[in-house]
Amino acid sequence: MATIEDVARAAGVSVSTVSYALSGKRPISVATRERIQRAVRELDYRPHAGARALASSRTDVLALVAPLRVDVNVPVILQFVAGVVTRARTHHKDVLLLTNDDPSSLDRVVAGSMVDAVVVMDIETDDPRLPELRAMKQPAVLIGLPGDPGPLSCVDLDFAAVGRTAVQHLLAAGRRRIGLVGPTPVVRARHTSFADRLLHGYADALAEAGLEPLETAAEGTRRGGITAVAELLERHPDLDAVVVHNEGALPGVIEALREGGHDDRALLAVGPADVVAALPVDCDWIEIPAARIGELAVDMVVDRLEDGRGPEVRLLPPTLARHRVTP
Amino acid sequence: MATIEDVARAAGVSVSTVSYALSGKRPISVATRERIQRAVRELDYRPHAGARALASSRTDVLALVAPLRVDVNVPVILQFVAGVVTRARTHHKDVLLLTNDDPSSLDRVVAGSMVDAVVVMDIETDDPRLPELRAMKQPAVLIGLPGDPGPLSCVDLDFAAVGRTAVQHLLAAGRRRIGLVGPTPVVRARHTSFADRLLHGYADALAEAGLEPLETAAEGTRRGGITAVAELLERHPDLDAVVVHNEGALPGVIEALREGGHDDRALLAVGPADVVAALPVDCDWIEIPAARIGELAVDMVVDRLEDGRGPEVRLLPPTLARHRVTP
DNA sequence: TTGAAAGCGCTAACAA
DNA sequence: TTGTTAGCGCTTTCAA
Repeated sequence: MATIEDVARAAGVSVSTVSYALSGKRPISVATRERIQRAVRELDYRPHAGARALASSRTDVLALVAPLRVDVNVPVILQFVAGVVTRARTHHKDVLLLTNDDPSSLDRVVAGSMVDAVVVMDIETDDPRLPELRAMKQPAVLIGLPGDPGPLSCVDLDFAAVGRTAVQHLLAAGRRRIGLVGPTPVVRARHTSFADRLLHGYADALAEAGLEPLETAAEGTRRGGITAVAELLERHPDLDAVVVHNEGALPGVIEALREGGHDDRALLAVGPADVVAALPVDCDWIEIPAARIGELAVDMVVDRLEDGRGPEVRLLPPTLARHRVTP
Repeated sequence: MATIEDVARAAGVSVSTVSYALSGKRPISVATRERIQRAVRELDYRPHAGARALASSRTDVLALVAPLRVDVNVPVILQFVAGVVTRARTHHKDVLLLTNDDPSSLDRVVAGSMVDAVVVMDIETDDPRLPELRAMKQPAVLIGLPGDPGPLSCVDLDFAAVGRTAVQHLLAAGRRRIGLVGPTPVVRARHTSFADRLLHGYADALAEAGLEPLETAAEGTRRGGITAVAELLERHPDLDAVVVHNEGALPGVIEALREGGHDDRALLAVGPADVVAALPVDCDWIEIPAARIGELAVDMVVDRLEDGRGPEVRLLPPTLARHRVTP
């Protein structure tokens, strides 16, 4: 492998000139820059990442702490990850993938200066990793919103607003007995941030209207959806609408509603675009822009890195639309 | 951050002694080892990854080149990835995630010595990345089997054997007109290695029995499955069995078969355990052990790294089982 | 069993 | 506009 010294020699300049020409951190005459670029090309020179990291204490690598669990909806995870990775590339950063099942990894990676910054997915309301994240020298962005973010940046869809918007929309449409089919029981039990927040928004909006919440969890399968609706109907036979925040359960919910004779205004789905687009019925819909949130997370963390900006919390406002089946 | 020098000072030894104590590459007296370990603990010392990489030309990082496409079945991808990441951790390696849509990444990462080895997913029969992979100094393992592996290690389920096994099983059960519902048209058109191989095995086995292949692609949706079966039936009204190698289309295929009055021996599903386990009917089943293949890939590449072993090709034999619905 | 010291390849302060 | 050079924090050879 060619080193910076090889390039310097070939171009007839000093190593520092090569370094500066490559980083653009000081002006270089056109002539020498071109000689250097030629040498780089001819020798197929690539800077040694370790050497650069050692000298500059920057690695141009982000850590992505992601759960590869099956209890959260898998395609959604992958959309977040895809958003993070593609956006990282536009900022000339690579992504080191850490899965949650090994808590010591983050420590090692962060303390060993392997990464410049950290993006953390699957945040719980009272997340056990928060102390560690706060103590790091590298900036972190959470995808989600813990109870107390402190000096950590956060970005997510405003799930409380999602819950409120959904209820208000259905109330305006004349529905009164509005159920909620939430994520799987495991996710609920973990107090995954988004589940908690949506539930609160939903319950608050109902309370304001003097109505009681009708909530249930569902496994992320067709059968889970059917069961959940059956359960809701049993407890509340006058159910006249349902908000579904569970991608996998949607098909089952739809079947159950149809069999129960409910119309296509009784369902309000919360989910990513592709999932909802595939639904076989018209319905109201609030998008979870997963890839976009992943991209934003990277933008935010890179901003902090480059502009030394402080932490911020960004909650994307939900938008409600109507999904129509394309025949 | 504490450095190795801080540790050496605190323990009253030289830096080399600390280094050797930590790597275990030369004998250290019990007494000094303990002093060093105490110092490490008290200072919370972590070696600087860049410095280590520079001095030793090892990074303990693997590159995982993975497509984050939606046209391949997403949960399956994530199972591969999970297998790779968890197994990497047991070998004390981290994983740098590269997505396919940026072909220059691999170059940069490999030439910049950011990784010790590379695992590549989503291999096509005549994959355009092969020349580059062959030219790297780092060992590579392909998950899949290109037409000409050369000096590259490969690991995958033996999809040709899957096709053959499926056909032979159905023939033995008295079926004669055996259809194949393959992956999405995009995947087929790319000549993704596994799709090609399964198709060949299937067609060969039929040819040996003097029968013709009845093949079609399907979108990975319920609707895709319904359409695919309809199409097969239209072209071959005497269809009496179908091999499905398309997770997303399975529910639709099942519906279509049931409506067509076919029994539960008419379907042979090829897919990962969790997908098949969720199917609402009994059927024959060949597993795609995605996580296991990911783990094997890492084992193989680590073997080459540590034992200097040469490349090898491992094709896992398929096993056929019966999936039964648990009521 | 331990230590001294020469790099590894780069960045950036300092000097010209 | 360019060059010299001192590190960055490790590993590993050579020497004791």
